[in-house]
Amino acid sequence: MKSQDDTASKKSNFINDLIKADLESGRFDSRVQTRFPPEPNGYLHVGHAKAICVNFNISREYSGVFNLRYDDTNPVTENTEFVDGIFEDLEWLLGETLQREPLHTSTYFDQLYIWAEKLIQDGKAYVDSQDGDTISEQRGGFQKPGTNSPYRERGVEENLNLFREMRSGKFSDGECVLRAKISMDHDNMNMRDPIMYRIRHENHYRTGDDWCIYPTYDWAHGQSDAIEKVTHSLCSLEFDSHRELYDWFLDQLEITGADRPYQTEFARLNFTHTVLSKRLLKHLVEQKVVDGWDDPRMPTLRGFRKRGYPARAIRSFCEHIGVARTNGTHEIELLESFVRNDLNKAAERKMAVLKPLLVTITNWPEGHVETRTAINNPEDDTAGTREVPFSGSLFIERDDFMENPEPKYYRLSPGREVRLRYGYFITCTDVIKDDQENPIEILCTYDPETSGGKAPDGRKVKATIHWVSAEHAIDGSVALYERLFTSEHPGEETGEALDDVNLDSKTLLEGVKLEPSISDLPLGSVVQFERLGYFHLDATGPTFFHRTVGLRDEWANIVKRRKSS
RNA sequence: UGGCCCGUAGUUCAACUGGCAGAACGCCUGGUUUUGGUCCAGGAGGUUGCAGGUUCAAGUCCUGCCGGGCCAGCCA
Repeated sequence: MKSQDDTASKKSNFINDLIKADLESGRFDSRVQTRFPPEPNGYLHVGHAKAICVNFNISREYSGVFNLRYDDTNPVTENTEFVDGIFEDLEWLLGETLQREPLHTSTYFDQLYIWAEKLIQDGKAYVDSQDGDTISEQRGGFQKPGTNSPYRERGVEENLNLFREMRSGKFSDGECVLRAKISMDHDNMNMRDPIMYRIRHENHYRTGDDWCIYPTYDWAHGQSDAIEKVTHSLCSLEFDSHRELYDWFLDQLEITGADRPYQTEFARLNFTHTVLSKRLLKHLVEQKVVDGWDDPRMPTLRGFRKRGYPARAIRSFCEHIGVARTNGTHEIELLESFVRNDLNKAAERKMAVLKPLLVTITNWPEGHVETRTAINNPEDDTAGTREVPFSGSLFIERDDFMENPEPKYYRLSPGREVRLRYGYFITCTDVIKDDQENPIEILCTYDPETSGGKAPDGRKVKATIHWVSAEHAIDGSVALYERLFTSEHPGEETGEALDDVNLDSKTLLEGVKLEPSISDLPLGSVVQFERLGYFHLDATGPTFFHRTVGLRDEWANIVKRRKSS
């Protein structure tokens, strides 16, 4: 999997091609500046991660500038909780502190207002005193041209006065708007006299009650880019049809040459078994399908963090997938493979038994305890070793014993010998069962010659299983997670994604048996429980782990294949 | 229905701008292994959406069709 790391950085893509061309032509005097412009009305998710990485990496690669800009033009939905959350998640993702202070579209409200007056003065904008429904009707349809507003031909002075009255608070919400005067029969609906300002008597989290009119996205965005000297304004594909308007505004303001940014769209990120729309994510939180925005099943950045995904793995993933204009859906397994790949090298190994089954070694000296040396990380020589207590009473994984073994199952079963990792070879001699015929205790003998797991006679054993000494084990809890949505493309059947919610996506395991060294683990650690997967120690409860992702599992594949054939 | 965008392995992307269609993930086989993990070697998988055209040569250029996406918020 080596190329998962190496190929990543310098992939060619159409945006890099554009930038190289701009550098060659000197279009921006050799400057490259990008930005990430989230609206602070929700938390960041993986889709945003791609946009962040694309913009950030470009600035890196061309020694340019990258800014975080809150696109805070709508006081109704935005608040500081999201502002702070976005900042925190962004720095976590990037793995570094932002070099520049975050910017805000609201900082430019004054300049935007001055420019709006200029447009009015130039006869390029007018105040429309109709209500929303009327304006909407007049916009026409896809093959039906719009009709002009009766207020479209108001004079400059009247427009100016009206606009100033709008600003001063004379009108109530919705009474009138400022519109760009372009064309009501344009093929591009966004060009049919788009709205520039609407009235909102609303407190803005930054500007307070300074304003009661707020600029729309279209009016604010390109101009904010220009004010900040952004060169490459990258956004997602659905803004394609807004580009014409973006350019139109810059034209009217005569922003040209090296000062004029241009918009380029690329495909946003989608995943199988996942929804990324703010509406749906919010629904999951509000209906308590999940335990908040940071639930480890959520595709939010804080959800991923809580689950134990390393930010570095998400970054590698984003670099790997590149940018294109093709809309598509990534397999969630690809992201998971990046997480495993990262954690395989970074995570220390521990032994933990999730579903304990008692093993008694009948020929073990009564009361005897040994200390075994275990390797912390076979992928990292510097990680060292640790001591693990071994005794005649152990827990093994319930799944590691099968009374009547299926073909190709080569873990423990009656009469069979396996290796206890770092311990001894043991052979199952007897099974003790409850009324329901469930094994509750396994009796084994051990071979004292196989200390450390090596047989001096060279005999081989098919399986090595993990274990925890019963009297030394510490108890903990583990949360196992499945996909939040059962279908690959949520809603593909019914059209409603929520119909495919997996209501059984979380399994809480109590009384999990952990090797003693886990009590020294700092909160926030992500470790590999050998043969099980990666787990994140979190403050959700005392000694509480979230399963980040399982290991690849050949046996599970065999079982699955057997079932489907 | 009008306009715009997009169709290359199962999936996501490459293919130096017209020159033998490649990679990653997934899948399969084998090797190594004290994790059924990792690692290593190999394999299957393609009529480049379809049909024409230009050319010695087309994934790449042209035309038409088909399929998917986006656009009719005082959201972004």
